[in-house]
Amino acid sequence: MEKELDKAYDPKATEDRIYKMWEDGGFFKPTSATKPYSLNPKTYSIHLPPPNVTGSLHMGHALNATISDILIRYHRMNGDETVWFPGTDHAGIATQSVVDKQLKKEGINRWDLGREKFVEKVWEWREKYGNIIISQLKKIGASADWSRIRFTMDPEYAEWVKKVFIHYHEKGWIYRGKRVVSWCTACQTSLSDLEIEYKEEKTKLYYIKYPLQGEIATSTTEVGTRDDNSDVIASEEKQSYIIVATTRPETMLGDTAVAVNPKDDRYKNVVGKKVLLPIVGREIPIITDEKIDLTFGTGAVKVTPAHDLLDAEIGERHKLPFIQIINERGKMTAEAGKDFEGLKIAEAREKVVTELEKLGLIEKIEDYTHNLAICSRSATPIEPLLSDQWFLRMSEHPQVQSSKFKVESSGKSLRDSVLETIKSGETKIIPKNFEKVLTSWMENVRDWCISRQIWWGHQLPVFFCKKTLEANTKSQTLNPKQAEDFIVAAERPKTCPFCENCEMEQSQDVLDTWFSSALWPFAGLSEEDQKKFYPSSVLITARDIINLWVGRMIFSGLEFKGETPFPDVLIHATVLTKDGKRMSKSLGTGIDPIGLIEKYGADATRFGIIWQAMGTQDIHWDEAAVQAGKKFANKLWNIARFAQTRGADFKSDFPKSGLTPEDQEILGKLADLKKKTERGIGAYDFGQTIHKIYDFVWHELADVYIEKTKNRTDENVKIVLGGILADVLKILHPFMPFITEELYQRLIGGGVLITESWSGR
RNA sequence: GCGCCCUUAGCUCAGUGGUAGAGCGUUCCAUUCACAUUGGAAAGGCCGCAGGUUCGAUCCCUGCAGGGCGCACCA
Repeated sequence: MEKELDKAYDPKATEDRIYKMWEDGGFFKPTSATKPYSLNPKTYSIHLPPPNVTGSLHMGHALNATISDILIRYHRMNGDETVWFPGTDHAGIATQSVVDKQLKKEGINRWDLGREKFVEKVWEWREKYGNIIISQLKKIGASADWSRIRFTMDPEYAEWVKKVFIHYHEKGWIYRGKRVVSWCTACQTSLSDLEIEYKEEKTKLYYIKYPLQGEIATSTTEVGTRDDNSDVIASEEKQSYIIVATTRPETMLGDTAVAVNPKDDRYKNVVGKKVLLPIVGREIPIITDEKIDLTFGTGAVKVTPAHDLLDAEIGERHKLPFIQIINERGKMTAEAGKDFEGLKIAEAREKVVTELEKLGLIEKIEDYTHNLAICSRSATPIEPLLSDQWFLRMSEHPQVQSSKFKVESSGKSLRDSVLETIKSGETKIIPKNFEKVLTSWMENVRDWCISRQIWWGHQLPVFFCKKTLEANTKSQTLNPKQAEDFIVAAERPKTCPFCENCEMEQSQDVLDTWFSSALWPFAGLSEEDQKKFYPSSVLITARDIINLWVGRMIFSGLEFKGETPFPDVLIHATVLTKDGKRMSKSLGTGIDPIGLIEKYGADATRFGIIWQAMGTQDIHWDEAAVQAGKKFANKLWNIARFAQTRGADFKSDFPKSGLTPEDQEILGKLADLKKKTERGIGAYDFGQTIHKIYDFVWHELADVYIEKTKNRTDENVKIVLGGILADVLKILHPFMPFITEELYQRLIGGGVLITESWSGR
């Protein structure tokens, strides 16, 4: 402790040693043997947004972790019973595709392996690589309680997932249905709306003539002579046509209607008539639907209920047949016709166009740019597909049946429970303008498709009668009555309640990853922790998962714990490149926080991140801020070195008399800094706060006070200088924990800074 | 189409109803001093544009332009 400080601060010689000291000392746990807490401690807790097991630390994590760690350390020092719950997410599709890729390198695919072996491989992969990000979070100084680490597929966590599924099912909020869902042909699974991204694509818009059938076909004069419809209804010789525009001509093989807007005068005469679907030779009706946009294309739309989400809606409304012409792997089915069966979508498109051209039924082809829906994981175009899926009701008020799982239910729909907790202010989103992101999504929310046809994840706690399944497979179509031959249960039933002599088969589907992530604020926590630390104090996250995750945690918390999971949701900035571009590994625009830590130290990296984190503004990343952090660390170090050589007194109370004007001035400014820091942390204004601390330390303490008092040797200056420095270490500790702890150990000692009282002396 | 955010020094960003601020960069000066990872100083701004409110607007209001983002559409 009396050993003189080196000339410069060396983070490499300090950080790992200090971190180990904290961890070995058990200081990350909510209570510490070295620190008696007050009789009625407040609790303070944060749940780490569980990173994917595929992940490694990026700037977003670094920002999130730094903010969380500041709050955690600040509250811990203030004597609150504080805990930061860490963990990782199994991240269904993301992890599965990583392992898929690895297997591909070995020349095998997951179907070669079979489900059981494949899942084993994923577990192996997770054991090996799944905690990289955890060790990286430690590097940055995250003081999370690693003894409480969870994984979204831990056994206790899985129990919660099952309980929740069963509970919703018993309430009648989970249902199974054959629906058109967004399907990824590469991942071979359904996706939710939120897993879809859009990419601009240049394509063609094909105008196809569908021959009108019946009487109208001959009354060309009436239809054809009107100016306003001459370009949408064509007549040649004795045949009239209705013209539809499409970017996907191959789907015409599955058309079961043509739809126009009921207000569209151009088609008044043909509504209710039929057209003959070219190539296929099927007669399909011309119907009206409000959802059709009069201004797009010709105003007439081909309706393919089995392969388009809007068309499916129209199809259901008008009770049209659903003809599936594309299968799960993106190939044409037998229903598409002999000539097309087995073709890829692109091949089928080409062939359909060629055929139509031969028949003279292509009116024109235009260049067209639109947003193509792609899978956010594989970037494969989304194929809307008819398939059996499980849904969680979001907005309706179904009758509540008795639930074996005893919870006080609000009786509100999941959607309404979120809207109300936001509206009442029980759950605050900070900054407030992000509330609208959540509420406007919720207001229009559709039922959540929670089933995925992948292998890595929580299998649905659903068991089918094997005999029924076999019968269904044979008949190809699902008999709705037979579809009910399943039960929802936590364990496989001993006897099948339907046929009484089969071993029931568990559903092959797994749950959407977010179904389990939604339970993060309580699932997998011990009973005691749930009692003590639910709700947590604040959720800290990025805005891109407000709907994907935050909203779902809120309704899960309200439904299962009867209370919002967190009164505050802090939406932090997104870290962009200096030019405001998205940071991305593939574009080479990413910044590696671990690289920064190695180059400048963890404290400097934290400083640099927080220095730039002002309000809601996205961060245009500037490494200069980290360099400033390194210089600042060194400045602090040298202030300490100066204090040490001048025999500063770090422990005595500030003298009440005999203070010079400059003593009084600096002490006044210190008191002001404490107040502002408390206020700043309370208001989540971290950037502002670190700027103020920086200004005080560098420009008030070093440049002014130390320069002015250099020649003084009285006792007061030793006490004032030492006391100010001791306080600065405390004030700064949540932001720059390593250097402050090191200086505390070297100069003051008698404890650990991490649990020192922040404000008292 | 609907909604949200941004526009201030060369760059990245704070800020306030009444002489405009920081970090980095630039220029000049200093240097056996706790720190060259330093100290002192300087240059550099119609605070996006146009109206309005006001004694007074960079700040409040309206409109416009440019940039970013979210949602919807995308036949």
